[in-house]
Amino acid sequence: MYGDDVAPGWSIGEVSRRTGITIRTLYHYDEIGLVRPAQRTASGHRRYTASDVRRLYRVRALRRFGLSLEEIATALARSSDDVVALRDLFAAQLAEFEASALRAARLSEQLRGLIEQLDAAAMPDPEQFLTTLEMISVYETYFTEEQREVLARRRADLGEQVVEATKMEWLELVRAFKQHVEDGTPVDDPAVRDLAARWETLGVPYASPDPQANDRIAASTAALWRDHKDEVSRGVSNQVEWLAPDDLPKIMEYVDRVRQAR
Amino acid sequence: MYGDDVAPGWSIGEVSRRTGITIRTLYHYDEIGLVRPAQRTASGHRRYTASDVRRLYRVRALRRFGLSLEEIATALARSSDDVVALRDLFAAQLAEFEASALRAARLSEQLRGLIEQLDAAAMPDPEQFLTTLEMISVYETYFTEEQREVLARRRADLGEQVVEATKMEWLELVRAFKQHVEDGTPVDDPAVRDLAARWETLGVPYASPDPQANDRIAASTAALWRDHKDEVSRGVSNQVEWLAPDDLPKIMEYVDRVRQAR
DNA sequence: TCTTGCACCTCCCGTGGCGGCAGGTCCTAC
DNA sequence: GTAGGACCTGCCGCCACGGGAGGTGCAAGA
Repeated sequence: MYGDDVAPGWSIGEVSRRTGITIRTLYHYDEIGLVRPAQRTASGHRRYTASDVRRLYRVRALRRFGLSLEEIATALARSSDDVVALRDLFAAQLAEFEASALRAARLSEQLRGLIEQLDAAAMPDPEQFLTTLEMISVYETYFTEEQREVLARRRADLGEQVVEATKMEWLELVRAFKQHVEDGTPVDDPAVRDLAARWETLGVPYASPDPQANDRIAASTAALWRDHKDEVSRGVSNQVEWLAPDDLPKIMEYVDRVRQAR
Repeated sequence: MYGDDVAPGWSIGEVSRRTGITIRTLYHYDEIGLVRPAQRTASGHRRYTASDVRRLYRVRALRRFGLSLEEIATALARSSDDVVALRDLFAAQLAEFEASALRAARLSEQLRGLIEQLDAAAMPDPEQFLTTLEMISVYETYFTEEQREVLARRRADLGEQVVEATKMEWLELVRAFKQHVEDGTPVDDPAVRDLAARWETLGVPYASPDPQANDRIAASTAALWRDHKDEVSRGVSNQVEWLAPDDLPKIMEYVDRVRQAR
C-alpha cells in the first residue's frame, strides 16, 4: 500500500499486530521520545526498523516489571554500558513488590475478618458495622504503621485463644468496676485496688521488649481514648448487652481515680 | 479565632490534624460531594460536625481497602439499608487483592531469576541480557496468559531437575543434528530418523491433558519461531559455545525435512 | 470519474485522586 | 498600621495512555 512496501521496516499497524502494543501507545512512546521510529515515509507515515521493534520488546518487558516509562528510558539509555544500574533497578522493584504484597496480605486478612463478621450476622445493624469501620480508621490515625506491626505480631504470637481470653477477662473487670461505680465504692477500697492491679497486668503479655515502644503505644492509646471516648464506648457497648454507651467513660474515670489513689 | 470557636464543630485545619487527612483532600471530598461539611461560617469557612468527621473516618477506612471514591460514595449512600452490598463489595475487593498478589508473586519470582542471572555474571554482555528481556516480552506476546499458566504449572510439577535434564537432552540432540547437517547426512537416514523421533518425545512430559491446548501451544510456538528465529537463535547460541547464531535456523530446517521424510 | 474504505496522521480532551501554586479574603496580635 | 496565619476559589500538573474529531493518502470497485 502506498508503494511503501518497498521501504524497509514495518508500518505502525504491522508493528502493533506483531508486538500486541496498541497504536495509541506507539504514538505515545514516539511523543515522549521513548521509542522513535527511525524514519518516516514521504507521506509522513512511521517506519519501524528491526532495532526499533527490539527496543519495543525491551520496553514491554521492563513495563511488565512495573517500571515507569521514565525509569525505562534512563535504564535503556545507559544499560549498554552498565548492567549494574539495571540490577539495582530490579532489586528496588522487587523490594517494592514484596512490600506491597505484604500490605495486600494484611488488608486481605482484615477484609476477610470483616466479611466473616458480616456473614455471621453478628452485626445486624449497619450503623454498628460502620462504627467498626470508623474505629479501623481511627486506629490507623493514632498508631503508626510500626506500632500496628508490633501489636499485630504480638497478637499473632500469643494466638487467638489468649487474645480472646484477655478480652473476656477485661470485660469481667469492666463489669466488676461498673458494679463498684454504681455502689459508690470509695477509690481506696482494697477490693477495687486489687481489681486495678489485675487491670494493669492485663496488658503485660502484649508488651514489646522495647520499653520505649511500650510508652509510645500507651501514649497513642491514651490520645485515642481522649479524642474518641464516645466512638469506642459505643463500639464496646454494641458487643455486650450489660453496658450502656455512656457507661465506659464513667468507668474509665473511676479506674483512673483508683490508680491515682495508690 | 474569628470568634468561630463559639460555632459548633471544627474548622478544616482542626479536622485535618485530627484525621490525618490533608486539607487539599478535604477540599477534594467536598468538591465531589463525598464529604460536605454541614455548614459554613458567615465568612464562608467550612465547619465540620461530629457526624461529618465520622463520615470521614468511614471514607478513610474504605479507601484503605482500595475502594474508589465513587464506590465509597454509593456504599455509604445505601449501606444504611443493606449491608449485603457492602459485603459483596468487600468480597470483590478481596478477590482483586488476591489476584494482584498472585501476579505480584509471579513477577517477583521472574525478577529474582533475572537478578540472580545478573549476579552470577553468567551474562557479562549487556546486549545479551537485553536480548533475554526481549524474549520475555516476545514470549508474552505469543502465548496467552492461560497458556503461560499451563506451561508454568507443568514445569513446576515436573521440577527443576527434570526441566534441566530436558534442556540438556535437547541440546545434545541439537549438537547431533548439527553434525549431521555438516556431514550432509540424507534426511531419510535411519540415524537422523531416530534422532527426530527422540526429538518428538522430548515435549511429551510437558503436554497438558487437553489435546486442543497442546495444539494451540504448538501453534504459538511455531509462530514465535517463524517470526523470531534470529532472536531465539542468538539467545540459545549465547548459552552454548559450540553453536553459532545462524546455526539453529539451518538445523531446524533440517529437522523439519527429516520429519516430513517420514 | 466518483465513491467507498482503509490506514495513517495530528490535535486535544478525559481518566483518578489528589498536590501544589497563585491570588484573594478575613481575622488576630503586635 | 502591618505582619502573619488560617482559610477561600480556581486552575494546572501528574501518569500512561484511551478515545474521538477531523484531515490526508491511496487503492479498488461501480
